[in-house]
Amino acid sequence: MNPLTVYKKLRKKFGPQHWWPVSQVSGVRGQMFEVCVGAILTQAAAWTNVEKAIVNLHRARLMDPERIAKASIAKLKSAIHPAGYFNQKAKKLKAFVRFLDAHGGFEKLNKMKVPELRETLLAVWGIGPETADSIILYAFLKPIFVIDTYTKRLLASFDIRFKTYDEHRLFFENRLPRNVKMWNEYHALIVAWGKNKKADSIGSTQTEQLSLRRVQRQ
DNA sequence: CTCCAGGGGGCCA
DNA sequence: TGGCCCCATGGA
Repeated sequence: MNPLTVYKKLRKKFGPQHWWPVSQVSGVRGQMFEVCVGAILTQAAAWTNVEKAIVNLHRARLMDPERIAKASIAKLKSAIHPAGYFNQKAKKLKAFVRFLDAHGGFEKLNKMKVPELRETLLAVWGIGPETADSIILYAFLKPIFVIDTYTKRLLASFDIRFKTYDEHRLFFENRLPRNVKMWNEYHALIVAWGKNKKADSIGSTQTEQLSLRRVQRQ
């Protein structure tokens, strides 16, 4: 299994994915923040629901670290309600803006190298490996390969299985050119592949193999 | 009706 | 560490 070859085939089949969609409202820092908010809200949630929550946050003037820090937990919950798990996610957003303030904001965090930034993010309550890596890749535009359940299924379709998140991540990072734009697009394409495969109607590893070969042929 | 999304924390052996 | 359970909405 050559990750670069699979990438090219996925790109040919599914085309540009346009991740990460952000509202063009408030400059680079605002966009970075919105990506972080989206990364937290999309945990085990459909992106269509996350979009509604993001619209609500803008309308409530809450798409801003200081506004979220000052907002009541009730107001925050009602804004993000459509994204689900709103009790947990309201706390997570509060924890994240507290973290941002404690670390001097995006400018200061941006000076960190990827390993330090990753450790720092993982220390925040509510941020696990995938959310941390999504923030590093899509908000900070630094090179890290995001792993999700679809990525594991993709590897599994080649009978490649690892125990830990980082083993999956390093499998790709060690076999691909260190290219942020490509890693950005690759993760989005894998999600597109996963959704397409599900639309085909699925389940077993065999079906997943057939589904991927179908992609490779085209 | 069931299933499950662009996960993560807590608990317990 | 590894396995479970919990969190919750909304589209298919």
